[in-house]
Amino acid sequence: MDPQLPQYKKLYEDLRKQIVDGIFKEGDLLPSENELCSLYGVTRPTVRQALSSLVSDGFIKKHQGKGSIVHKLPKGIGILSIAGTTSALGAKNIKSKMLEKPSVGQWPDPFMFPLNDAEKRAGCVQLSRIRYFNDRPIFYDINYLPNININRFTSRTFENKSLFDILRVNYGIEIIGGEQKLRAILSDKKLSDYLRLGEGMPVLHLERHFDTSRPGYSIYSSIYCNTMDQDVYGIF
Amino acid sequence: MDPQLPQYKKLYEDLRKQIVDGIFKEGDLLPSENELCSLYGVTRPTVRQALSSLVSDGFIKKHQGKGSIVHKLPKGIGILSIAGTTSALGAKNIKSKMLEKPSVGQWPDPFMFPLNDAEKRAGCVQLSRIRYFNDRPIFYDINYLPNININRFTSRTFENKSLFDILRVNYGIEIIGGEQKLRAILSDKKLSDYLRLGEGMPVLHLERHFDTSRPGYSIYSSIYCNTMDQDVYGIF
DNA sequence: TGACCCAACATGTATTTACAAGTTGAACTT
DNA sequence: AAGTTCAACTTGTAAATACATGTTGGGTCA
Repeated sequence: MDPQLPQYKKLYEDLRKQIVDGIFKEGDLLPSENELCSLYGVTRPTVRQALSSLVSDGFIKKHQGKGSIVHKLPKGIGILSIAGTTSALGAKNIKSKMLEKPSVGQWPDPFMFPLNDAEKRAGCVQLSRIRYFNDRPIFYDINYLPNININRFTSRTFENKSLFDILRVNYGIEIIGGEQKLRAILSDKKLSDYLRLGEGMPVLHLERHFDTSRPGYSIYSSIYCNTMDQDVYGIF
Repeated sequence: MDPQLPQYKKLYEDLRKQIVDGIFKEGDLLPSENELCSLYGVTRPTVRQALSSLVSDGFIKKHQGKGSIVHKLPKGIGILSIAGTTSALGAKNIKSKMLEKPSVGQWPDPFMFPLNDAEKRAGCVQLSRIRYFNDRPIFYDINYLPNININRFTSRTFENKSLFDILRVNYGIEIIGGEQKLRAILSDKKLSDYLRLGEGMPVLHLERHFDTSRPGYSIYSSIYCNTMDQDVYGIF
């Protein structure tokens, strides 16, 4: 990929891939930190930086005196962490359908998070879609992007593509963190229609605020999740 | 407290306290890493280790070239992170009531997480309680502790005390991480009674598995949360 | 006055070195 | 043979250093 990627990130991606691909299985011991140093030609702090990311993403656990043990891959939907929804279940089981053509408009008022003046002035692009796992609708989400330097965005197509991937590839915008609010709600008519649920069924509602690598540029999502068949999973 | 606490943890606790106490306010710039080095007589890697914990706990954000900016204190209930529920709202607004005397018994079957043989053999101590914020019931939780080397546990009293604090002070057990599953459910008769909700209202259900500093010793919680008035908050 | 440049300072990445502390298993002692 | 000790290996903590990269504001030059 990018040859300018920091070494610890390359090591992180490499080890993560080997875990996801099953080369390292649940319960396996990773090579020791010193072995990884030799294998990848880096020093121990660099290795530890990569391993600590794997820990916080839930891929391994470290035990002093023993080593780094591969954690079981999460069974549920890992939406609570930054990695997004595709990491756990595998992108191949996911399909998404846009509900309407993305369009520029005003922010809803009131909005779920406070907006600064620049964001308010610019207005926002709004994208709503339904995401399916194994052909069952699990997510209905509405995404709000400030209309700042994202020309030709509305004309792009998002079917079965990751919004974050498009932002990263086409605009160099990376998600670096965020905050979220959770609550349980009852499905109304629209929700029960979109998620193929009865009315008055329990739905998990997430409101998320993403920070990006572009200073001052934030992305917002309101996500409704059917948790009847599939839990939402996270580590801490 | 403990004079053997690692330096980076002392610095973390010190800065965290200053943020919670309002000495550093939202939007303030923390002293730069080099200034903190001088102030606390440690080196930059140590300072950075402390700051990175503050970042992952959502207290600050770092900006290359600018500094570390104090984040707003979360408004909702910060149960998604390890810090627990008391950090955001302040312990003074929280009361808890035990529902029955803790007692030793068998694990429920099926159980929300897989148990190993030692845990199954030992049986478990079960504690259920309701937690109130501003005299309104928000949480109903059931906690399961393996009955291994926790003598005289059932006779202690937990009213208005943190379970984790008791474990730490009396048994030297610290929570070091864990995993959780989330879903939205409808309140049944018991839940609506405990949480003062109507039946068929939406409730957030968390199932949590805590790892502790005692090897092989895990704690489990099933938490039902009324999110009608108060969101659950998290960062990522 | 306005645009540009750049020095000063912030955090990010990386190396090297050292010692502390937990775990394991083999060798030794009884 | 069983229990103990200890050496070797693991991760944890910490220091000192160097350079890269992003931000800011003041000074310079047109």
